[in-house]
Amino acid sequence: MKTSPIRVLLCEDDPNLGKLLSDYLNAKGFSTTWAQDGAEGLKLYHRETFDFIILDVMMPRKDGFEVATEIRKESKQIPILFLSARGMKEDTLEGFKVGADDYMTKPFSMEELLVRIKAILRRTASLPQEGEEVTKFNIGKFEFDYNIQQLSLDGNEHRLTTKENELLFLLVKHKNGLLERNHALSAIWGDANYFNGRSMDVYVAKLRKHLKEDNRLEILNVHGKGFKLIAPEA
Amino acid sequence: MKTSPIRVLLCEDDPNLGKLLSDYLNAKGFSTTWAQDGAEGLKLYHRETFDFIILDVMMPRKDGFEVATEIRKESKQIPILFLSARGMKEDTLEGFKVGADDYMTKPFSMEELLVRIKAILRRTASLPQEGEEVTKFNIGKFEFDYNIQQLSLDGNEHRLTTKENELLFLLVKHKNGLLERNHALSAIWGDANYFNGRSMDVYVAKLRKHLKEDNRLEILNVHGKGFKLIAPEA
DNA sequence: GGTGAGTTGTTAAACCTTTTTAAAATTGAC
DNA sequence: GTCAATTTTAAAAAGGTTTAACAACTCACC
Repeated sequence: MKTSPIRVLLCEDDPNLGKLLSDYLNAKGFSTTWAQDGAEGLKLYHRETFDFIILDVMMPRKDGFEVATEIRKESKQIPILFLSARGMKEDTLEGFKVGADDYMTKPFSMEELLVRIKAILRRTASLPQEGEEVTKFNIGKFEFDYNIQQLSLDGNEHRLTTKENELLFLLVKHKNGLLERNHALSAIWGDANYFNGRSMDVYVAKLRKHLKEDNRLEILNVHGKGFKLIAPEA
Repeated sequence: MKTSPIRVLLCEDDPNLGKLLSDYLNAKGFSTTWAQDGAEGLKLYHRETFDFIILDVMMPRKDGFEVATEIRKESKQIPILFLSARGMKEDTLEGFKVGADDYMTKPFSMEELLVRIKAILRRTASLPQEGEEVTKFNIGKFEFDYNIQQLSLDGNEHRLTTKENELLFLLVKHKNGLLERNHALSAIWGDANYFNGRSMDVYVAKLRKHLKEDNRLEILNVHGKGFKLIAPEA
């Protein structure tokens, strides 16, 4: 769960709209980086860490679909929202095909953009939710309560540290599926550098120790990609 | 990861559209329950278990926003998508305010509805992600579980590495038929260059070693074309 | 049938990633 | 400020993937 501002990469070649959107998002508490074409956007994506990507479809040098395709080769998890030109509604299906989370057709209101971004971030656990959310999970024989950072086995309660808790939460959210290294690193550590990676590995080891009471549970490594929590379906 | 069909609750008072949508979704592999007004929808929500909610905004007895508000009191997690009448775009913000995941304005194409549902389900991990289908196979005496990267023989479990797993998965998918070199290379390595080809050959050798416990099994080379996993039909 | 270019099989080493343990640094409660 | 808990850094060992080297094979051509 992030407390620091959400880092948005905005790729938009229209200078007016780009300025307008990035100012608006920054005013709403995001930290927006604005790229003026697809190639620049992709370069920024590789150089920095982001939590959300907004892509205009029509852009010089590389269009939004190409950029999304490249990004999706590296991360299936980072949210992508497309903005497309007026009357280009036909491209919607193409947008979702290359892995979009949402697709908006101009003209749109900035308020709508904002609520759509928030709706997606709510799903990816990058935004704190309002109200009491269901944060209890069954993991094999364990019960995991994210809110109170607790892992219980047969009424036997065990406190998790913050990092253990966050990491287990992400693993559980991706149960039996891949949790990408970089996704976890940017969600928990905020930055996917070498040392944070080592740190995360230490926490994976800690969690493995905690979970080994139930031998159906396993945190598998997917070489060069991330981790996979193997757990029987509830 | 679900194996059973996704259970959709569709609340739509227009009988034509309701029938059309529920037939379409069922044809696409969902299990759709259709409620003709908001109150009925809410009743069904409480009586049964669903994986996805589609709500028309304007409905008799209880409108979509009211239904969503009620549902969100109980679950912040179940995905909700709104359908709203033509020209009612202003209500979009209201929809997201009551906790929507998406909001579509009529007229919309059914294909777009489908891809939007899938985009949301991908995020909630209720849909198999690309590359992680739910899959267990019998290969001769072996049981191969792609999800957990495991090859078992008489209860004897053996973990496969990611690359072994991916390659065996492709071979099994083409059991007794040709798996083309270039297809496998681009699917697993992303690029069909010389070195990746050599790498794949190494993994073919590894898999041959793993599988040789059952001498009916064989990975044949088809010169210049690819490989063929020979296995008795289950 | 023989030759040679290209393809495949196999093993081992090199290279890079991950695992684990332990020590150092930092944080937070009192 | 002190102490205990947590997190990060470090480093060695283990594991996974690719590269390299060479042997064996296949196929087209003679």
